[in-house]
Amino acid sequence: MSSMAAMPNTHDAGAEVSTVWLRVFLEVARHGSFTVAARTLGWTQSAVSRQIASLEAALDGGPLFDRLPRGVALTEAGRLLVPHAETVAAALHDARRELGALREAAGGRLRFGAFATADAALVPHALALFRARRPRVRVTREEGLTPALLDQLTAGHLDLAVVSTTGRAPLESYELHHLLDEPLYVAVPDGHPLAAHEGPVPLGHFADADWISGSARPEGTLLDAALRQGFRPRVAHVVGEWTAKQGYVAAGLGVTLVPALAAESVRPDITLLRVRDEGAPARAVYAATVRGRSLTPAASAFLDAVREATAKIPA
Amino acid sequence: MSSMAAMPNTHDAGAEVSTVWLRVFLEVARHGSFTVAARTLGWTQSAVSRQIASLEAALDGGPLFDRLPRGVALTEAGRLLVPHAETVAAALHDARRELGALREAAGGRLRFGAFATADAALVPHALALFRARRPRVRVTREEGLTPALLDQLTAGHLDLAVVSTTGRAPLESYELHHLLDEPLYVAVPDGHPLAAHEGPVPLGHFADADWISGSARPEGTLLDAALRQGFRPRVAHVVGEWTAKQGYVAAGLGVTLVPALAAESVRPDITLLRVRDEGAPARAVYAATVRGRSLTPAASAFLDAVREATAKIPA
DNA sequence: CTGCGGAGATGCGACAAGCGAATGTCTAGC
DNA sequence: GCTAGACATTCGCTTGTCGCATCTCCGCAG
Repeated sequence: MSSMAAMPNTHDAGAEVSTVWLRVFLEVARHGSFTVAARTLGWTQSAVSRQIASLEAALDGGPLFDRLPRGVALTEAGRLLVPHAETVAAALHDARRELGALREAAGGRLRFGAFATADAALVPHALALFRARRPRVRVTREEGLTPALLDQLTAGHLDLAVVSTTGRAPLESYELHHLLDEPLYVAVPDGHPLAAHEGPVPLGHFADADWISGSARPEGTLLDAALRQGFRPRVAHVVGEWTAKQGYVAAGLGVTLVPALAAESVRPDITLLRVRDEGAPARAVYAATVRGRSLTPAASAFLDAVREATAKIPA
Repeated sequence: MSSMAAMPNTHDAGAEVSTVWLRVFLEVARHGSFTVAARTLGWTQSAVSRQIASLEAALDGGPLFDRLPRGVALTEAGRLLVPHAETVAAALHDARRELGALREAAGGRLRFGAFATADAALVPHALALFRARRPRVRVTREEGLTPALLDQLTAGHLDLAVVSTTGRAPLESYELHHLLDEPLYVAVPDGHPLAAHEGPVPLGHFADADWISGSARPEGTLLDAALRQGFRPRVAHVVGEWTAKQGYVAAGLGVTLVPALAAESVRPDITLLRVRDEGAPARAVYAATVRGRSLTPAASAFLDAVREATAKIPA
């Protein structure tokens, strides 16, 4: 019993107002009766009585209703409160509605991107899983190289991107969910001198080969691995399309690098030689999202699907 | 264990939203931190954390904030909610402000009316009591006959009216707080034949007298009492002002009725003769308010003052 | 004038919400 | 790796609010 008297909250003018009280207030004002309002709201009359009493005490503006023998009637203060209570109710209703619409739009939508070879097996499997679980989600897919996909992520045009890294430091502003480290293969035509090579072959063996690549410069592509092995590959033909690349290789015009994800889908007259990992790992594949930005439910579900699909793919 | 399973409120999308949660939400949004917002609001961090969690659960629109290592940041849903939360806060603030203003205006104001002779002693006494207790209340006074005062009450221009009834049935729509039943006196000049009459004199003794009255017709005035005694008084002079009336009487031009409330303030050369109550009571004085309309605090205090003043007046 | 019925107020017991304090988890920075 | 900062979680307790039953007040009908 010390001096901490804490001032009992008798007649506290700053008391908080419950939205429940306001809803009840409006209902009572509409019907002019506590009892009817109580029935409408599914409560008892005593509850409504105390709700209004609480509201009157909290607002400290005197009675809001005159208690009459046949019901109640708004006082001047009550009439003054009505429009504000309606404003509050409308604001809450609008907020709920708009949040629902947002949830519908964001939760019912998945925008993801992936680099080309991920589309060979990983993405289709993941997408099949995802569609089975979230059939109503509208999915949009974008194809592109890793840097472009990350830009799209930052710009908010994508929810998630399946990206690869050739060993460079991943950017700090992304959340990278590691999926797998994929080994590389060199695709050579049947009959190539090294076609019968046993076990992983060092990439340096192809330092003098003609290369088929999607880009004239190796930087930023799979051929970056060649640079790390100490030689600059000679790009004999720039071919973007994977099927076309295979054609060039099969015709003996050169060799090309094939990531593991695409290894399953090579034509039979081509031999894949596993590249020996020397030093840096071949290539890591991630599902990237923006760090600190919450995932939509759809993106979260797709991330799960991608992980499960990854587990099904032979590493 | 019947079918009334009542669906436990897990994940109830229709849950109510507390205004406290919204206030906390805005504070967190402003500062970008639960901890800072908690300090600002005088709560603990854990409280704020649960407030936001409750709000997110109630709105069911996903997280409102992304939890980052250095604080929090609004999500899309959170950004969407901000203006609505501000609308609610503003509406509540406005309501409080306007109610305060109303309270200030209504609580600091007293509008009352009284009939003329009540101003002789009753109203001044009551007003003195009231002003001593509520010195800051602005008082406006209106003078008028009972019917006019009642009309002003109904129209909302008066908070309270001191009215009299000559025996007619009081209207149902007013709350009549009985103050006193006042006897009537007949004012006669010194030397009048009946001036020395012992005890109450029947009004019929003045059936042939010349009357001084405020109105040519007796209906609705004090002279209504004469009608109830079975004679129609001859109004010789129509004089409204009380002082002037006394002059007329002193000059021997006629007699006039004086209600008890004005009995104290007659000039010395006039004699008052108590009228004998025969049948209906002379006149009742009430403080009238509108039935079913709540009294302002000032009106309530003034009503008390009038009652106390009544007790001090000799009946 | 005396019950009767309808309307709001209130006491009571029970349950749920919400608080503070202490503790756990995660991340960044040294 | 350790410390510091920030949010989440658990625990015990206070406070608020419900339903139920009851009370009071008022108008109405017999």
